[in-house]
Amino acid sequence: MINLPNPTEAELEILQTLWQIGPCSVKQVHGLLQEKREVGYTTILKQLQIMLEKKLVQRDESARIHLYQATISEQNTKEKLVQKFVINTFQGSSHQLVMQVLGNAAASASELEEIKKLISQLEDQDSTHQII
Amino acid sequence: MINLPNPTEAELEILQTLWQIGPCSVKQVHGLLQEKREVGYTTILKQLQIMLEKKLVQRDESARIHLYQATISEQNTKEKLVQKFVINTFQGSSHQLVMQVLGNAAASASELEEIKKLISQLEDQDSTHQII
DNA sequence: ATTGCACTACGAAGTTAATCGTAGATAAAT
DNA sequence: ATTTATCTACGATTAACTTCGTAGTGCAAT
Repeated sequence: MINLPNPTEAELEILQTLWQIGPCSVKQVHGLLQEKREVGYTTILKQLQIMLEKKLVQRDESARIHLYQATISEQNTKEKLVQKFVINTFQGSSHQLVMQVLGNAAASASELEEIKKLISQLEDQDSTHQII
Repeated sequence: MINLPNPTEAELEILQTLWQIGPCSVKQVHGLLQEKREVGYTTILKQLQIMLEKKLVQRDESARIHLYQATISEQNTKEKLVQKFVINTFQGSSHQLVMQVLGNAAASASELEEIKKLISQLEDQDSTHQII
């Protein structure tokens, strides 16, 4: 359980595609990102090499075309990113963040329903485990 | 309605104190931040000067001791930061972010209550304005 | 008036991120 | 076997952030 530093923006962008499609070549990653924005092939290659050093990804070198895959989980990574963001921007108050987001983004009715369900679940937990 | 670039981490830290206590001197800002972490006086001074250039703050130079205040609003700034964060981390799905946060942070009962109220309000709006 | 203090201005250094070009190596195609 | 295409490796560059030291300026206190 070693704690890796948070990925940067460019790294996160690459991780997202790795999470999405699993182990893949530089070419594949570049192909997908290229659809979103103009970016050089070697830029992605270099990033992946750096990420390898940082142990954000691992690679299979058995073939000439190396295959990369994420070593950190999507869930865990996002948790940490959210945590840091909440601290920086909302002084640690995740509740404030939620209020801000809900008030802002016009969530669809079904999304709101989903959130309500989750809240109910959480409330049930509270009444049993009673954290506070 | 000019669009300023998002503040950096260090800048945001300073903005938070400006939002909190209003127009104040370098010394005051430094004093507050110093309580949280070790930081040099001229570091804060320089930051404020840079932020002045970037128009993130304005200052009153009428007295020898300059008084700085934020030119951008807390609400608006945080909205933009959240927006960017959601795009980078959750591919634009603020709903995903909320689910993540709620599932993660053990929100207190009263906080959940507050969130539920907000959701009810939003649902009422939906049924009247009907955005979707 | 001189000294000392508090404040501002400015420059410079250290870091990290992000990007890409060039070169070298390996395989494929002719 | 040459040539061509495809990959990887590596270095270099650029820009942004963050930090702080030094110097200068003006006010205040003796």
